[in-house]
Amino acid sequence: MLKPLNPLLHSELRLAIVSILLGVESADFVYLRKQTGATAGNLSVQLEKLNKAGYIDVEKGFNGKMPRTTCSLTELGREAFAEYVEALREYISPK
Amino acid sequence: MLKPLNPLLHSELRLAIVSILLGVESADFVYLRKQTGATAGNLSVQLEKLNKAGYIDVEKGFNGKMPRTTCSLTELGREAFAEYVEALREYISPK
DNA sequence: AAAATTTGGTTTATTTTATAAACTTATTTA
DNA sequence: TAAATAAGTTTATAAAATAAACCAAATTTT
Repeated sequence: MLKPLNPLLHSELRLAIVSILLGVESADFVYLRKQTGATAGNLSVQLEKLNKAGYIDVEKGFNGKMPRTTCSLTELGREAFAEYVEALREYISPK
Repeated sequence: MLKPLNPLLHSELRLAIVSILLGVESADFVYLRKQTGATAGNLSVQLEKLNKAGYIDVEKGFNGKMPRTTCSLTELGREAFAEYVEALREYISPK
């Protein structure tokens, strides 16, 4: 039987976020917004979900007086992603 | 930039259905239900969506006097799946 | 042979999710 | 100094997934 797909990762935007974070030390809100093309609202919501799940760290600081949100993948997030990909392969690899 | 993921295929159950159909000539409702573990209602709804999109053919006939729904992947469905997988690889392949 | 249960579904309702729209606070720019 | 832009958050809406309820026919149980 096919393995279930972690619903937190099986979402286009959240998957994109994690995928991007996988390749960098950290990325800020603006960068993620540009790379994903998401609206600010949607990005904000999805970052919060990933953060609540412990998949990413979110640091809210300031660049002068402008807010600056920096995100990075946690070890848990990295593991969850690896498992998700493994499960997904069962769906997409030719049998 | 990451390619968008076909929302019709980016759904756990619909992806499972297509994945299963990819490996067989055809499969009936009962078989799909067992393989996916989905409820009948959910399966019914998702099959209809895939059918409306032209991704699968659905034949409703009888096995003796019991209803029998047989599904098979169309060429369009096969192509859509291939494109979906290609897009997905950008998200899950290490850069 | 009724009554109850199972089979193979569909339809409708509910919950969850994703997305968009509106808003806030601060910063430039004209 | 008014208008536009930046960086977000919060709230509202639309869309999706899922579950619950239902139906008709067949099978099994009593």
